[in-house]
Amino acid sequence: MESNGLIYLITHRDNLNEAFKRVKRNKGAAGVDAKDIEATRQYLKEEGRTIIALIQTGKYKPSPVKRVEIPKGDGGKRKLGIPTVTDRVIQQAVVQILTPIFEQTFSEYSYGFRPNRSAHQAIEKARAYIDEGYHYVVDIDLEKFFDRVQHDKLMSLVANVIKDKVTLKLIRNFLQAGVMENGIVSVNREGTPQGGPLSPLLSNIMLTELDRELEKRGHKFVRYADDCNIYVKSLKAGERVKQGITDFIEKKLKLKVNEEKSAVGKPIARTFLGVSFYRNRKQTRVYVPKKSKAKFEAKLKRLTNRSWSISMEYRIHKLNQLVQGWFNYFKIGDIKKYALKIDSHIRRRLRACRWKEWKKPSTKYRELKKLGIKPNDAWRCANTRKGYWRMSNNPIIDQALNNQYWENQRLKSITNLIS
DNA sequence: TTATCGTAGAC
RNA sequence: AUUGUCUACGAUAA
Repeated sequence: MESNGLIYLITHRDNLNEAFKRVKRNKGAAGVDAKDIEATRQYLKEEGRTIIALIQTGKYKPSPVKRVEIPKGDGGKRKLGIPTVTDRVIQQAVVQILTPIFEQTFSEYSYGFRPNRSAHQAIEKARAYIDEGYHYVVDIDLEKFFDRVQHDKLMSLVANVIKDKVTLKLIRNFLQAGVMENGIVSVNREGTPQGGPLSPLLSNIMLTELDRELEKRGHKFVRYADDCNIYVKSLKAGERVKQGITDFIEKKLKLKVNEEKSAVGKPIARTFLGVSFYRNRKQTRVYVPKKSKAKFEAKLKRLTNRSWSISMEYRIHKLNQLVQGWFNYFKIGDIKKYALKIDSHIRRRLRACRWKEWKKPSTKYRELKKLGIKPNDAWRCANTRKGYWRMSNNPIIDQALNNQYWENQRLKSITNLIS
């Protein structure tokens, strides 16, 4: 491909449309220009051609990102950098073109932020390593990885693969867009914004360097984003590997290892992607640690809480989804027994709810009719005991509830608009 | 094939 | 109250 072809692929109509659709689907908030997705659609209709021309000549300057802090699970805060909707679309367009190119250069042991790869596969790989006799794990965690990426180092890695100067310039401009905090724009010499569609790809480009080094040294490892686990046969080997890799990361990649979160130990003592491992006589198995279970049970409580002001049917619908989603994620683990326990637990709670709300079929009948269910169906449903708390719903009712839900959402957005 | 919803992991 | 991105999976509707 000739060296200037790439930017035209990126700014191609179809690619940009595809990118816009993706950004819209995520329903994200506005950036510093306060333009939401609808407003941006208008804006792009009018200014699109100019912007494309600016991009193609390497003169496009992205807006700074909006600083938002969200609480993390462990009490800390996560600093997000939210680009303008326009910039998210452009970044998305870049990602769509660059991903297939860089995919070919990535390591087979890297699982985070990549198409057709999931946390499950990473967990399964780790489990296999332990099964093979690597009974110790070196867990390496990078400190504020996204905030510390060195621009020059990163750009040189990108330039190894991408030869198009204009595209390189565009990426660099995104890295240097700056941050808007309390109305003041500050420049950033390092880091890539958490919240930009481009950031995950850049993180993988950066850390592929680490993958290559680990492969070169012949280590058994799995990497998910900045969470890197190396499996070894003894504690002593683990300590040695940890030291060696820490040196490599800090000297060659110019990144910092988080000493507090990194450690060498038995897999059972550590959690990886929300699960832990233990060995029985024959094999290594995956289990769900208490912390994840507690999180799930908290959600369960919230949904079965009597003070929730939503209809019973809808509540069941939600519960069904919760259980299904959760079970699905942890089906790789040894949680069958736990799932069964949960199931009976839910049924018990739902039965308790039922008596409070719909003791009489006639009440339920009225309720169902209000949802727009045909009298015949409503009557049948109101009179079947099972229908009250069954985990999978009657499709007719499901549909009606769905409609009601959307009607509620619509009303809510209107009232938000007025007040 | 395209939308809507949900769960989980990561930053 | 405010709240971004990536990925995988599941359910539903045309």
